[in-house]
Amino acid sequence: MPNPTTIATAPPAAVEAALERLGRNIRTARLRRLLTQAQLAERVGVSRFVVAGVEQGKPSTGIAAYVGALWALGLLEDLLPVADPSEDAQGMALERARAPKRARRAQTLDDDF
Amino acid sequence: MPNPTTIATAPPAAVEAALERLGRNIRTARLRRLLTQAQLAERVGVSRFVVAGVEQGKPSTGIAAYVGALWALGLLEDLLPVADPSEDAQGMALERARAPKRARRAQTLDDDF
DNA sequence: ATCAGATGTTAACTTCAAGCAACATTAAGG
DNA sequence: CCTTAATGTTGCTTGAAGTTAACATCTGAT
Repeated sequence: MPNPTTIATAPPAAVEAALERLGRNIRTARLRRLLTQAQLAERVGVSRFVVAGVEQGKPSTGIAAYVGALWALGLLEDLLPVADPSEDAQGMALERARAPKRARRAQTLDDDF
Repeated sequence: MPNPTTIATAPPAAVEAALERLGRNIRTARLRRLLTQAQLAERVGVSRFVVAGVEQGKPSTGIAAYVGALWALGLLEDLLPVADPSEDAQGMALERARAPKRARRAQTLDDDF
């Protein structure tokens, strides 16, 4: 991240908190499964330092490491409801209360319910 | 990522699919809110290319960009249940059926329910 | 059909993340 | 205790992520 003015260096408090929580959750799940950081790292395909970073909620770590960890722990399905369009009450409300406006509705029509 | 043997370059199919889905969901949420990639990028504090990457589910993009996007869209709470220890049935079962073994139970006892 | 704006694409450049290795620290078990 | 293993820490190196900019393409509206 070239420009030091980035979200990864100083995220909003809410984002930071969410990442820390996610990291702790992943750590707990790993410990329950009696895996070491190194073992989990091997399954994920990264070094143990990356797993350590994930468990600390390091913001600049690639999302693949996080999702990979969830996958290796059998928790990938937890990701499905995240930002799920059919659960986005706020977004659906906006959509209803509007005549089709701008912003390229587009190409891959991806309202997959 | 120095060593080209990484999860970010060629993730397992399941991981890749999960990321693509997450990206599409974020895109849908953005469009419903009538935001352009550039506008969302500004809120998140990254360039529009990073947002584009997020919407494509690019594995190597930092997790902060993903979580930052969720935050900017008011969808951060969707992240709370992910890997939540109190929902990890598999992990809890393992925990129950075991005498305390190895793997450093540890320091910050983080069974926060 | 035309126009303006949004998004995709490419390229060059800069900076940091991830790999690796060695050592320190902590904790679990006997 | 004392040993062994897991995790934290540090420094170095290198490759990739992110930035900017210019251009191409597609979209929606007039």
